[in-house]
Amino acid sequence: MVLADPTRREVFERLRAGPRPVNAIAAGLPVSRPAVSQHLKVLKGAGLVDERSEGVRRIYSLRREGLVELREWLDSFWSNALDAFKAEVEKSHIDSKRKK
Amino acid sequence: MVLADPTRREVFERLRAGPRPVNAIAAGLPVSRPAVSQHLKVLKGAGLVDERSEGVRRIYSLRREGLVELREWLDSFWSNALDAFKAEVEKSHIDSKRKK
DNA sequence: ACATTGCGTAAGCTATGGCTTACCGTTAGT
DNA sequence: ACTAACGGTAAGCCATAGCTTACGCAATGT
Repeated sequence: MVLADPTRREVFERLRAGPRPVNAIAAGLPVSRPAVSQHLKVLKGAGLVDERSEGVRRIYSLRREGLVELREWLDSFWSNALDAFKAEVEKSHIDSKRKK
Repeated sequence: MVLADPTRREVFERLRAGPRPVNAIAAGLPVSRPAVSQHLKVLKGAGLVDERSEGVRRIYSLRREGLVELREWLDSFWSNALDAFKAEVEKSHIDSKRKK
């Protein structure tokens, strides 16, 4: 999972405030600037982030399709889990009725 | 993140089909039975799973509150990300208007 | 009593992931 | 041209995560 690492999540979330150059993203983080670059590379590889050049800086921003895919993944994952649990609940409900 | 590891997710998802002893969960998985025990321990530590004894076997099942918490975490995480992106879209929308 | 089945746990291996430092190319300012 | 800012990438370090094997203990069957 791309968003498993807390630092990477933080990087990701910092982009929510809008497109930003690497410097700005790294500012205040407890890790070095290269570390941030590496996280950005991973995020980009996962399609969650876009990158464009603006003079000497690279501006990173959230990527719409990436978010959509992530959303779908989360949704399907969750609805699966939920369905199963509902079925589970109903079953134990029936069981408890049966016991009476 | 507890659900970062694929094997652990698989273990978790196998419980969607209902409560199961460790043996049944581990059956067919590409890892050893102790490995599964270890994953279950983590899941239990995260409150996602319950465990009860039934004779010599330990029956694991999904834990309602754990699922709720997970759901809330996912929701807040996502709505944050989404809000930010919406703001982003509106902003660039305004920008594009301005350019005309 | 004894063997067997189910499972948790300890110990140890290994791969990997995230970090740092060091370096390089590129853009921009003077 | 010189220098400085920005940031990507390589190399190497280290902690951790996940795995396996080995073992032990409780419950069950014979």
